[in-house]
Amino acid sequence: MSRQIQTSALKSRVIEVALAHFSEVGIARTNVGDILKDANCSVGSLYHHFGNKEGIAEALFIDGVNQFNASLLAALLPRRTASTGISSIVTFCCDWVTDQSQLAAYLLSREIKLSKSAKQELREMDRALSQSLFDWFVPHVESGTLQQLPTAMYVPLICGPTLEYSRMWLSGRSRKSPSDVSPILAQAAWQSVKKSNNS
Amino acid sequence: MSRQIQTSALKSRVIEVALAHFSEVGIARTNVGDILKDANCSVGSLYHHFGNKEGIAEALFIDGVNQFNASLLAALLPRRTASTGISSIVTFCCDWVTDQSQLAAYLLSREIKLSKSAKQELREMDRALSQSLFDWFVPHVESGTLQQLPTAMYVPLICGPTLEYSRMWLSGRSRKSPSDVSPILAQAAWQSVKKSNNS
DNA sequence: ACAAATACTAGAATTATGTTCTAATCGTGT
DNA sequence: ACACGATTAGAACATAATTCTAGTATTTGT
Repeated sequence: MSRQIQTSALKSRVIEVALAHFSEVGIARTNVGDILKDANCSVGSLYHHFGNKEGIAEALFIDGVNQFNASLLAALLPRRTASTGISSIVTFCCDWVTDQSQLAAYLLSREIKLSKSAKQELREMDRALSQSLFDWFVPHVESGTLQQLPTAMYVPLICGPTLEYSRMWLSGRSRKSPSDVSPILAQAAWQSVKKSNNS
Repeated sequence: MSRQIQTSALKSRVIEVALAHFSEVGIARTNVGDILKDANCSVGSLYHHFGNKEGIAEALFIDGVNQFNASLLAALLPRRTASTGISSIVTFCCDWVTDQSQLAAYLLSREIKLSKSAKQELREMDRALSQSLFDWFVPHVESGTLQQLPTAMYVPLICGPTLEYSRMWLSGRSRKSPSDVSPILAQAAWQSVKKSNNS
């Protein structure tokens, strides 16, 4: 087996194992020894690839965000109307959280203080995503279907309720999964960004 | 000085110092030695009062949530109409986050995996708050001013965008403070829960 | 094909730091 | 005044993260 794929297999094994441990007891209480054992990894390898425990947490975080962003765009970009687009964003978020609840809980709980470099990387990913979203939105704003708002407001308005509800569900404070209530959330998102005539 | 107030002074000193350190480098990277030093506290006292490092983090968290909840209710309960009430919730959240940004960042980043007992306590506080909110909402739903929705949906719909925007601002991803954009957020919140006739 | 450089693995040794433990001290109620 | 419980103190300890040195495989350049 080539070194490259052997190595990347090790890295994903570590990340996968780490997610399980982090989810169960939190980052602070999982010890790297357990990760080492469960991922069949030596101390040297782990520190070579990840630097330290936080490095594992960061890699997992960045990985997760990448996955999410890519899938989100794949769900949104094909939509041609404003209302189906908004709806697809909300529905996608709900389904993703419901489906990948462990990873979602990890990402949403941000149990981490990211390093300079990780922040940098995430900033860049965020910028790229924002740009793609922006490009999708512009025509609908120009055609008068969506309200004209400060750029930074669209994501919170559309996704805020969904993410907040997801947090509630993930922490056991509500019964129905996000997928179960996605129609309500999609409708609310639409109401808050569509162009309307009355107050 | 009586023991009681001497002790509670020590506890708040520790909590205050802890917030500063946690905010600067995160919980994982602050060492209790530094807190001890800055709060003029002995190892014995600290472990007597807080149990362990997580105990400090939890006390700070619970303290913050208590403060927030109490002030929120104080802002909401006097309002007599649905629209001013919704608006006061959003505006209050925005102002609180803008004003107490360090504490807000700590609460919103949930850099913690809470212990059983802390979860229990927060659950109870959450239940109490939800009940008060519910009591305020009921008349407005019954009078047909607000939409009839599953109980668990109101908070995410109203506060979700605000909290999400706050996270963005706190992590440096947007310029304008929540207070600066609170009118937009209040308007959107109103749109998403008010009873409307058209689609 | 060989050598040199590089990337990676290994695990023993070290260090850092969170936590425990024993003893002393201080209020408070009797 | 006495005794009891709550609190403080900090030295000693234990755990677990990380470093370090050495060794092994893989790729690259000649």
